[in-house]
Amino acid sequence: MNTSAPTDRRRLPPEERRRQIVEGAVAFFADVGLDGNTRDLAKRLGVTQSLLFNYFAAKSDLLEAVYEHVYLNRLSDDWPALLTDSSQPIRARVTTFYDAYSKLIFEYEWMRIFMFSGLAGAALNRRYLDHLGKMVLAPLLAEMQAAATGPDIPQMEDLWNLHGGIVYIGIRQHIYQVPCPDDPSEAINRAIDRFLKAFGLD
Amino acid sequence: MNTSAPTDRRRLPPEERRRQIVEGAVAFFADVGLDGNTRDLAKRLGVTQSLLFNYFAAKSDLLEAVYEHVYLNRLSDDWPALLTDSSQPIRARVTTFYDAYSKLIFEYEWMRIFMFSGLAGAALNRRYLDHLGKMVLAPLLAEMQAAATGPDIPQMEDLWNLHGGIVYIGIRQHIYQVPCPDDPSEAINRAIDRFLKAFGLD
DNA sequence: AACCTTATTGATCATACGATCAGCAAACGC
DNA sequence: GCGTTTGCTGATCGTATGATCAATAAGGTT
Repeated sequence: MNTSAPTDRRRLPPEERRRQIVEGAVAFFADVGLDGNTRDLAKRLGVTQSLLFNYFAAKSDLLEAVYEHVYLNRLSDDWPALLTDSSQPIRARVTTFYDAYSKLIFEYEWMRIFMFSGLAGAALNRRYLDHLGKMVLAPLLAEMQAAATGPDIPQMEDLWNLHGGIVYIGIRQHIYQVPCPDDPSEAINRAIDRFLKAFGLD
Repeated sequence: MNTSAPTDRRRLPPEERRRQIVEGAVAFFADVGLDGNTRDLAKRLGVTQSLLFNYFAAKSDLLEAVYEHVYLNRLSDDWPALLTDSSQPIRARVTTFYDAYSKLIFEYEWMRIFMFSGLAGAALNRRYLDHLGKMVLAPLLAEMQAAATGPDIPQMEDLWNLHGGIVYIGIRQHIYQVPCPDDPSEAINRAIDRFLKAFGLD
């Protein structure tokens, strides 16, 4: 039987406490939304509400840290290279990418905080999607257009459609919380196959 | 020059006032989210905050009315019949459906309130998607499976993928507010074509 | 024009929430 | 064991918000 207090021991080193608060805040705000209140968050962390303001001057600063923690390293710099690596067939590149990408974003906290901040009008989301379009979808589009053999040539909007159909799995799972496949990779691969087939890229 | 007060005239018939409040509330909550406060809403309507509580006992009742106003008649009962109407080729049925459906849902207020209530965990969203799956996608799937000529047969998850890719256009437009095609019907039709082609349904 | 009904208002209450700060006590050095 | 540092708490402030209610005045009836 575990008799010790399970989570917190008082008087942590500032760095560690700060990390604990940010991680707890990510989980908390992902659950209840970005205007969840600081008292409930403190209760969940097992600390007093005033402690939060010892580490963050204002709630908005805490939210900044939450954004940073969630957005950081979500877009790998390796992906443009992966997607234009002509030593691999296009199908392998796309499936490899979406296999990795979906593992990164099909995550409760990311999905929900991204959606909450999007609804709040955060510029971060627009920058993220702009970056995704330029760094991932645009190179992929160029590869596909060069390799297309069918009468029809893929357009940028077609790639957004492929992307959206995949992302929508995560939305169903974490936003609407309706029944979803446990492992989405089969559905993703089938979607990619249909896409490539339509442009003679298989 | 218009000198009269632009929006409201005092002492409206209750029915009319109620309608005005609900419609204003739909627009307001779509903008700022479901925990927008009643004072701002009242200001926007040009009435006092206390008036709102004359028509709705609590804010939650007003939100109920907002849900009802937004969700009502969003799913037409005609669609199952349209999608199984064997006098039309499948392609025509699907494009007709998504043409009509996208016009209904690619709307600022619907998109955002659906997303806000989904994030809030509202059962309404799950019921809506369940209903959509059973009344629209399931019949469509049966039609497609019966007509499929290719080696591969469409699965339910494939249809959710088609659906999600289309819906994602509206999410980009109204949630993330990134640049989108003015008229999404071309992108939608191309997505449908790719889908049908993959299963030899074209 | 006087009257009556009731839609609407302004003042107000209780609570919730972000933020502040003086004081306590846990860890560490001596 | 004692003192110093500082991570942490409890009490508190000002404001925001949902909700209430007596008082007011708009609009129809006579």
